[in-house]
Order: sequence, then C-alpha cells, then structure tokens
Amino acid sequence: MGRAPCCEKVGLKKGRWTAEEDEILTKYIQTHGEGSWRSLPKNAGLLRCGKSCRLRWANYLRADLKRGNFTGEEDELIIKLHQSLGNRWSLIASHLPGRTDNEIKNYWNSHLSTKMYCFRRLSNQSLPVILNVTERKGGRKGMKDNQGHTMEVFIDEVVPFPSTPSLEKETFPSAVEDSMHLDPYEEDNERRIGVMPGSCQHTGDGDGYVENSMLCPTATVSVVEKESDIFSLFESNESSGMLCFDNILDNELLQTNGDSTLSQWGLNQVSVDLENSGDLCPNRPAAINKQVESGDCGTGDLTTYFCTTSCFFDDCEVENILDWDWERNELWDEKECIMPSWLWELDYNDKDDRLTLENNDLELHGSAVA
DNA sequence: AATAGCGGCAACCGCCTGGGG
DNA sequence: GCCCCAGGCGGTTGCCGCTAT
Repeated sequence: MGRAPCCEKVGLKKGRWTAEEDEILTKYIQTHGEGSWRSLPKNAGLLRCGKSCRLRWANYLRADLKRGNFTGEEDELIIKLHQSLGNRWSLIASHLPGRTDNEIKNYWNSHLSTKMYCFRRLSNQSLPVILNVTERKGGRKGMKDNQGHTMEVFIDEVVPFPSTPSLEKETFPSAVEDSMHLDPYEEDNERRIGVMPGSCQHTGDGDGYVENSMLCPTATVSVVEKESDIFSLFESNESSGMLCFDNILDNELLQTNGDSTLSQWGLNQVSVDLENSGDLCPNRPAAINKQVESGDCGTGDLTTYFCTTSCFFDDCEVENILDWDWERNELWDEKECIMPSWLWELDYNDKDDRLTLENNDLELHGSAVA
C-alpha cells in the first residue's frame, strides 16, 4: 500500500491562485501564523491542499520576498553557489535574502543555465575553441530532449562535465559554510568534501581561489567526468584539517616514479591545457611541472593535471564568494560569449552508468583516504 | 491577422527526512 | 524499532504571454 496522499485531493482546487485566495491565505497566516498546513485550508476556508498553501505562501505571498529581476550580484552568487552546491536550491536560496528556492531554480533553468557553456578543447596543444554555440531549441520539450539544458555545440571535441554535482543522499549541512568545514576522516566524508584548487588558481586578490581555468595562467582545464569527482577530492589545510588537493597529488597520487595515480580517484578524464602555461604552478606536482617545462604534456602516463572543476575558496567558506572581485574577473567575455570552464554543463544520458562509476569512485576514494 | 513555437513563471508531484507517539 | 504525519526539497509540468513566420 502506497503512502497516503498529503491531503484528500477530491474536490480541491488546483492551478493558479486567485487574488481572493491569496487574500484569504494571507489574512489567515497573519492572524494564526505559519504552520499546520494540513489543517490550514480547512480552517481558512480554502479549497486547496495544505501543501499548495504552504508553497503559495512561501513562494509568493511572504512579505519578505524580494520581487523583480535578479541583480548582477545575485546572478553571480547563484552561479558560484550552484557550482559548489549543485541543485540545492534551498541552500542557495538561503544565501539570497528574499529569494525562494523555486524562484532561483526557475531562474537558473531559464536564464543562467543557458549561459553556462564554455567548451574547451582538450587537445594538449591547442587553446579552447568555440566553434559555435546555439541556443537550445524546443522550449521545455527541448529541455526534455536535452536534459541538462545543454546548448548544441559544434566543436571538435566536447568535454563532458556534470551539470549538477549531485551528492546523492548525503546531507549537506544547513548552511553552506558548514559544509565546508567537514572532517575528511569523518564517516562518509567522501561525499561531502569539496575539492579545493591549487595555488595555480590563485586569482591575485589574496583571498579567493577560484576554480576557473580562464583565470588560471598556468595549467588550465580540468575535467571530471563524474559528478562525484567534484566532491571526491579534498584539499588539506593545516588549520582546518582538510586535505589539500595538491597534497593529494603530492602524497597520494604520485607514485615514487612520479606517475600519477589520479585514475584511482576516478578521474576518468582530466586534461591539461598548457597553451598558456608559461609559468609553473608551485604546488603542482614536480612531475607535471617537468612536463610543462618540456612541453610534453599530453600522452604519457601522466596525462593529466587537475585543477578541479569545483569552486572553493582558500578557507572553504562560501562567504568568500562575496569577496570575489567580479570587476577584475569577468565571468563573461561579452564578445566571445565565453564562460569559464568551471561553468560547463553536461548532458548525461546514461545516469545508471554514471552512478555506477560514482559509486566505484567513492569507494576508491574512501579507501585512498583511509 | 492567425498561429505555431518558444520562453518563463507558477504550481504540482513524488520522494525524503525528522519528530512524535 | 516501527509507524504516521507534517513539512521540505527538487524535478517536472501546465499555462500564458511574446515573437517570428
């Protein structure tokens, strides 16, 4: 026997709320307060499901809601938070006062996600090439056909990237910052710990590391094929106890001969764009720096250098997003319509395979951490 | 002017979680 | 420990307005 419905739907009204219903609901909540949603419709004389009332109140009628267009700052914050949190709209919304998760979700799907496409060619020698980017077609129908809302891109080689870093069933702390202070040795930590970029991604403002290949003058482009990868590595920090990604590279992933064992971490596809790698990343594993120097960066055992796809900050606090110098580091190249690679999205068509891979990688990662 | 397609927003649906009995 | 309930969350769908043809 299935779960009982949240309310008896027979005879209840559905669809758009009328002004009269809004007024009744508003007055009732102003008088009696929020809560008891199940009994609210009956008590208020509304022919609505309690859930519907709660949503209507939460998403539209609440007095503290901010109406109107999203500001540029909000856009940027959403982008950064989404990069870190994935589709955790409620968490994202908690950082945008006056905005609801539903609103942000809709805004993301209709506005922001369509901008999140920058494709870098993973050739060892070439710069990223954007040959053509077209808007997705077909509206919602098209969205269905192109899950992940990917634009149609004509490019020699398209690098997949997870659309939304799903964390499966892990529970994120209620606040983003909390999620960034996790004990890496805690049980199940592999699902919750973010990747922190190495120093090569230091953006110069002294505080923010931004996982952003466009901003990384050295090794750029990181590609992680699976969602779990975003949270499967972590960077240590002496004070926080977290592992640094660079440390992982140095201590865990490099064998004595310098060969990388990144694949053990589930990095199915990681690449280096060394076109602009004139200088070396100090935290980069020596073997990689050597290859950078030599220009031999692509096809050997060490085929990868990983700059992470996730966006985290040196102290692992999302609040630092707010310190980001958006003026100096434009998200957009208006002319080229290029977005940083960390804003890629990917259309995954075979979820089962992906989850299988994720699980395998999580196990590998867990054992590696242990 | 008609209409088909598309985009965006509001709302719904189903699942999950936490709390209380 | 189990069950039920309320509430929360994320994905999906319906509807409506706008635009291009």
